[in-house]
Amino acid sequence: MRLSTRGEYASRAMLELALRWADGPQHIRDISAAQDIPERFLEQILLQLKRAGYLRSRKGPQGGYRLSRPPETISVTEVIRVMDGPLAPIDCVSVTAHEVCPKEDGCVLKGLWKETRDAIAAILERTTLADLVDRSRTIRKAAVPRKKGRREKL
Amino acid sequence: MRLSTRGEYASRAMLELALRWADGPQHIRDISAAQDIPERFLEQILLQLKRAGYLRSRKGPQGGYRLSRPPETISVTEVIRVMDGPLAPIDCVSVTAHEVCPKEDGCVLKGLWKETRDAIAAILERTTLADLVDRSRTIRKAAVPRKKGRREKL
DNA sequence: ATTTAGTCTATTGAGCTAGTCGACTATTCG
DNA sequence: CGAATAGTCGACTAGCTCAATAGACTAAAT
Repeated sequence: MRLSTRGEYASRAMLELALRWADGPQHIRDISAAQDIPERFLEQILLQLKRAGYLRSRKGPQGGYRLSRPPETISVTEVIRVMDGPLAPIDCVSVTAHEVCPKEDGCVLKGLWKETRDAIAAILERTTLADLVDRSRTIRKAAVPRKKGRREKL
Repeated sequence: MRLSTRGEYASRAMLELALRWADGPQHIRDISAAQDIPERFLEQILLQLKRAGYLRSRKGPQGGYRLSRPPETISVTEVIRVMDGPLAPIDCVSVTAHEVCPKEDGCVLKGLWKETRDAIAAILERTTLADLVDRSRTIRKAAVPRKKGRREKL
């Protein structure tokens, strides 16, 4: 029941881009350094996210990557689905990769996997990059006076 | 976010053994046929479950495998953990395979993975093989009169 | 004691995943 | 222009897991 490394790296990279959303395009190198991700590997991941429409890029000096939509509109589910495909633990309960179940009696387990899938999806779908940014800011300013009434999630 | 084939086969095999709990040891061949699992592969899986203490085996004619504890006392989590190791999506939030998180700011994601892990664990820990057997019986007798007041889960 | 029917152990190959490399292309700036 | 910068692309490698195979071993029945 594992998230792939690609999925984890992609989430971290997208979070980094969300944190710097206001600062324009970010270089692969900087994202790589900030989130401790192998640079050439990150390259592939960002490219894949770009092809899926979540990132825009610009070449040359002052180039880099940026989110193609505001952080409020991108959920963690979407990111993971791009990298890892369907997030169901098993194909027969996937909403994106259905497959007919040949066994009938084995399918009492199907109900269980479906429950699991729904529980995961519920959490990851309602969490956007903007939520993560909020939480991140809240954590960093932990011991400081207080700020506003953020963090409605968690 | 995927369950391995081993994990799925193991769950199916354990369910099969729970269904036939009252009938004594079951041959690998029969479990394999009933659940449509490659026989030689299943052999390895059952062996692994045996070494972990969930199964007992008996050789020779009238031999086979049986659960070493009653179905009520074995949760699906346990089975999956034997096959796939920790069920956390990522190591830093695993209860069985802790790992210190080198990044501090990346760890806003840690909270999210932890939420996910807990949601999965909550479902799979409270579901025992006996629960699955109950559900399975309920499904098979679907259109038949009625039986008793089972199935408190789901 | 022999046959039968099963478990156990080691090995192998195919396919996938993480990570690397080098050549290419677009953009900026001197 | 042309050199430097930074993203793009395709191919490649190492290591792991899934799945399957083969052969040795062991207990029970007769």
